[in-house]
Amino acid sequence: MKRRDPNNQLEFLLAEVVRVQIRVYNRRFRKTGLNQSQVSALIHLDRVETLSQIDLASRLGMRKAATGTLLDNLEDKRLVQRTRGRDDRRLQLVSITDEGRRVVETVDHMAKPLGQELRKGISRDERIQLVSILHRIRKNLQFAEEEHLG
Amino acid sequence: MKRRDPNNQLEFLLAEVVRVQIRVYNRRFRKTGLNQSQVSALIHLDRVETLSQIDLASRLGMRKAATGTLLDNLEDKRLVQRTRGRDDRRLQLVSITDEGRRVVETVDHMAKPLGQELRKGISRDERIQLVSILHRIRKNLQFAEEEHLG
DNA sequence: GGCAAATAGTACGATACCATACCGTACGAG
DNA sequence: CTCGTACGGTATGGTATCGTACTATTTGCC
Repeated sequence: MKRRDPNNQLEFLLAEVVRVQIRVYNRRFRKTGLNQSQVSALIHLDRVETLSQIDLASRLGMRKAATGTLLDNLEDKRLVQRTRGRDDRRLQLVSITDEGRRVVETVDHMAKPLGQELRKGISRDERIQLVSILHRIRKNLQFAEEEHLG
Repeated sequence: MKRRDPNNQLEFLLAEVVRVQIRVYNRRFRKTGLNQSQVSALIHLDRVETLSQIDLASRLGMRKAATGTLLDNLEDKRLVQRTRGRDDRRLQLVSITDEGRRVVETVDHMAKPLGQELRKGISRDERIQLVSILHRIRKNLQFAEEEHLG
C-alpha cells in the first residue's frame, strides 16, 4: 500500500466528496433561497422542541458564531424563532415555526430523489454501517478538537 | 424508522462530520501556513508527474476557479509550478516542486497521529469499506452534477 | 454575598469556495 | 479554410464559515 495515496487517506477523500455534495445540494435547494446548512438546521429543529444555539452548533458541526448568523437568516425568513432561556438567561432557545415546518416538508421532497441517486449502488447494510462509522469519527473529532484547544 | 432523522440522513451527517474534520485539520496545519485543501492538493501532486488544473479540480472536488486561486497561493510559496501545455496550450500543467515535496513530508508527519486518532475504534475492514462507499458516492455525485447542469 | 472562572451568544475582520462571465485555444463540420 | 462550439483557465463579486475578541449571565469558592 502506497504512502500518501489520497484515495486511501480517508479524511481527505471524505472532504473531497463532501465538497461536491454540498455544491450539488446547494444547487438543488437554490430556488428555495436556502442552502444545505440552513436546511440541515431546519431538519434538526423539526425533530425537537427547542435547542440552544450551542447545542445546534454542535449538531451542525459548526462554531457558534457561524450558527448565530445562520439563524439570523432563518429568523429573517420567519422559519425559526428565538427566545431567551427563562432559567438560564444566557441561552437563546431556538425553535422552528409553522412556516419553517412547511418549508422542511417541501425541501424534503426536493431532496429525496437526489438522496436516492447518491445512494445508488450502495446497499442498505452499507448505509447503516456508514452512518455508524461516521458517528464514531464524529466522536473522535469532538475529542480531538477539545483536546487540541488545551 | 423516523422520517427526516438527520442522523439517518446520510448526506447531512456526512456534511456535518466533515465540517468538523476540516476545522480540526486546518488547526493542525496552521503553523505550516497551509490549509486542508492546499495540503490535499499537494498530496495529489506528490503522487503524479503533473496534472492539469481541471484534472486537479475534479480530484479535489472543487470548481476550477477555486482551484486556480488555491494554486496561485501554492505557487507564491514556491510549492508548485505551472507550465503551459505544449500540445494543448490551454492547459496549465501543475507539478509539485522539491520544496513542495519537503512540505508534504513534514505535513504528512503532522497529520499521521491525528488521522490515527480519528480512525480510532474503526476496523481496517470498515475503513476499506468506507473508502469504497465514498468512491461510489463520488461517482454518483459527479453524475448528478453533470446531469443537473443540462 | 462577592469575586474568579466558565459558559452562551454577538461583533468583526479574514478567507475559502461558489457562480457567473469572460478570454484564449482547440477541434469538428461545412 | 473558417466558423461555431467546446474546453481550460482567469477575473470578479458574493457568501459561508472561521478565529478572535468582546459582553452578559451563571456558577463555584472563599
